[in-house]
Amino acid sequence: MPELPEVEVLVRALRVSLRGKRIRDVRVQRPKVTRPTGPERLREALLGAEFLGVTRRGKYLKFQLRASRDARRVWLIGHLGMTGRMVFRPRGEPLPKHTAVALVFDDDSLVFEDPRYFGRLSLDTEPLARLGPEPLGRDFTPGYLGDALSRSSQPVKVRLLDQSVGAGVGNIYASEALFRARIAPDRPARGLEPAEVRALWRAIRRVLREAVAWGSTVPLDWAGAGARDGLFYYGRAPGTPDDHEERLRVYGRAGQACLRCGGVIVRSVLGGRATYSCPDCVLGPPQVAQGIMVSSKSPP
DNA sequence: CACCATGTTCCTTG
DNA sequence: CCAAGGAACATGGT
Repeated sequence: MPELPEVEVLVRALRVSLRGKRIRDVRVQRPKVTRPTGPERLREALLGAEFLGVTRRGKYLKFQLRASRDARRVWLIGHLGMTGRMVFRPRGEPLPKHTAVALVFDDDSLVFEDPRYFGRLSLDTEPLARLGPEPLGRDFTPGYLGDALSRSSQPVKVRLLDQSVGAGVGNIYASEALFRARIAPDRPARGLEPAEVRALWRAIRRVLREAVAWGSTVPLDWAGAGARDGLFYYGRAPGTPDDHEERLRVYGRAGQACLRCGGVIVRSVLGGRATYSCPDCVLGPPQVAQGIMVSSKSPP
């Protein structure tokens, strides 16, 4: 489920559902996802603790709790990896197949399930320190973005996946933002013109904000047990009651017609990750020919 | 069987 | 020391 918008939507739901709940049991089915804390320390810190709030930082979930013994504040840090989900299940029901950790309350449990077990649930806050600014926050300015892109010859799309540039931008929305900004994903990051940086800045914020807004309109379904939770974008399950139209403009649409110019969306690989773009409606790398700036393509 | 998948970290190479 | 590239992690879907 996991990029900034999906985590944000989840956090908004959990914030309401978890407030005031007290942890009665901690069932760790996959010890590795609690690294580096470990199951014993995690259990010891969480037993009896009460949820105070839930926030997001990049793709990380931050659960604030109050310990039962000394009333000290505890940060529980979650990350969904590639395939993580968090759903409520009635207490006493069998846990889903790929449950990593279950936090058991009086009446139900919060189940962190993750088939690939790339996710994390731990007390380790250290990864948060390496994150760049929130793309939807005040510190993420065009000037900042230009600076963050200016010291690398890597493809701009690869740079966008670096969480120290903008925390929470992932593989899907990196392609989406570049498409919106009409910038070719393989352009060297340091080669963008200031106007392009600004267009990219706007596009990043726009695609993320739109995704959060759309996701938030989808009713969350915590039924579990084969039912879908209604979250989110591509990979809609057949039969899922979702009346929203396809919201991704390029991601996963290789070979299909570009929604903007009718050209063909192409898939490439940058930094080892699938990348989608429309070569026909990209404004195209400025080229210097005999001292005269020319554009390789004209906009449709 | 082959290939692909929303992410992060670690190791190697230059 | 740093930047960049690739493997590893583990499982499921097509």
